[in-house]
Amino acid sequence: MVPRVRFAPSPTGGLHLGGVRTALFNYLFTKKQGGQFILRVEDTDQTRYVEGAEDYIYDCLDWCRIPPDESPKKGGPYAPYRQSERKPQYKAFAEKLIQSGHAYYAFDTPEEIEALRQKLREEGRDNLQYGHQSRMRMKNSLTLTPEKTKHLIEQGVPHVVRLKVEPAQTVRFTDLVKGEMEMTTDSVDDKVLLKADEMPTYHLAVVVDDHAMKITHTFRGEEWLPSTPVHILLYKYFGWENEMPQFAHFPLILKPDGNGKLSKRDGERLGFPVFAMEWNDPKLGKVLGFRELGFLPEAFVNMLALLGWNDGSGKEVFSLDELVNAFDINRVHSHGAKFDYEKAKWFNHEWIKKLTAAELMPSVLPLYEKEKYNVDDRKKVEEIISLVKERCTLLPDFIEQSGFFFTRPKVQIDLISEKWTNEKEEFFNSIIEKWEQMNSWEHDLLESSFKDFAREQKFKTGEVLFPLRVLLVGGKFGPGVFDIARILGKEETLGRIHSGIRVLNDALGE
RNA sequence: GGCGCGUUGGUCAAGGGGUUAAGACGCCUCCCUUUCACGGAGGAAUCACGGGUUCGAAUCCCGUACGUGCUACCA
Repeated sequence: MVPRVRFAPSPTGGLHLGGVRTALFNYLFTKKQGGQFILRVEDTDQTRYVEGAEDYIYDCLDWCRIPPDESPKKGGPYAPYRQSERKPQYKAFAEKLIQSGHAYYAFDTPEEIEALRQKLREEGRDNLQYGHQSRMRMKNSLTLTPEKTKHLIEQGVPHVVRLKVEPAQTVRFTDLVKGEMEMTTDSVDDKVLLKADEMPTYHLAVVVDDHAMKITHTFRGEEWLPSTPVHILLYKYFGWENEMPQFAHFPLILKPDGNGKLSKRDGERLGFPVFAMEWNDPKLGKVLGFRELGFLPEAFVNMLALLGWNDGSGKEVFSLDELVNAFDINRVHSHGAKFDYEKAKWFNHEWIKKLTAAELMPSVLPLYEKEKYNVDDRKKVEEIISLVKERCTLLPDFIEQSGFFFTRPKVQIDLISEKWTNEKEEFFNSIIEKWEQMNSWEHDLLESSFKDFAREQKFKTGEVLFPLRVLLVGGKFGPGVFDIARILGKEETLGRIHSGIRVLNDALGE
């Protein structure tokens, strides 16, 4: 059977780490078996709908290279893919449940429910729920006469539909991640299925949709584990028991500093991104994402996949294809993991090293352009990228590590001024002359001429090589000095040495 | 409070009755490179605790502690 899985976020904001990982695990699972990856937008809470959130989801999946096969935008054979568009059906299904005696109308106002809780608290009950213990004391179609119920509905009195959960039933299922599960219905309340606005709650909607869309595997975060019995009951009451999907609940991604699952606000507090991409939140304001901070999608996806899963071999760097191939849902952990930003950066570093300069070009070029560097000579840009990439962890590091190739840097003369001597100045003046006369300009020649001359002048190589670096680069960093000189070209190299000496003399002259 | 899930180094983790308890990140020392980085060699865990079961337990069972999730007309 070819799997059909769905990623079902609600459009309430930017996608954060946990959401993207759920999407990724779904994708990896289904693609390994040649199945479909479906995006379903769960927009049943009209009060929480956020403009732009749906587009953000598409962009995010695209950036991660895990686009859905079916989605609200793309369509597909099981439309609609937006729950709000299925609204009439939910009501029909809710009514079906009422007819079969598995659900009922409830007219209680929020205030009345609060009063119930208060009463239960006073009675010392530990279960403060609207459920089998308390429903017969409330205002619903179980306690009201059919006539009265009908009347209230016709009058347009606001009401909801609640699932009538029978107590003392054992619900068993196999969770692909957690293993064999067994729970009783004693502690589950009479969940609202249909809200007063006739929109379904999550519980009704997932079941109806997963069934309608022929979803074979329902994967979601661990926070849904306790309500899975409700969903199973629903499948049973609808008579869909034999078409029930398999469940798996993924472990939570936890805050690095200890308590609770990672939330959208933690990024700012702890200094790392939680969103995949920039998100302009109505409440939080503009928040940068992994993408804007200079993460490659390859690294982001790789890092996410290893948060709660590994293939057991110790291998950590995986391409998307490799992940698809290696992924095994049985190896997904059943416990949460604290997010480690340092490790996330390590993955990015690994990917920058792993990709070729040509592959990196599309990511780096825009950064150079933003700095107004002259990037006309693409061959040269590629060379620069390949020369500095191993010292770049995040994409913006390329500016810091290679900016001196494009603009003449301000030389940190204090690095060399202390040991600067007349002999050294003479040495560099002679080097300028020597190199001036060379008719070819390549690495080995530059190196040998420099080192030979240093030896001639009784310098240890380092005594003059280090100053040369600082003169060309501006500071003590960067790739091999002669590679730098080579790429800089004769004119610029000699110019930098020349002006460097002058600056040095000016500084020491006083 | 009730119910569920979990617990191997600071973090991510392998390992599922007999191992010197892998590996990675981060940290520290050294080597290489007369820069930084890369690369290389090292350093740091009695597997939450207490009881069992067993010749033998990180591995199985029970309890405790701790963590975490759910307990909304939010998902």
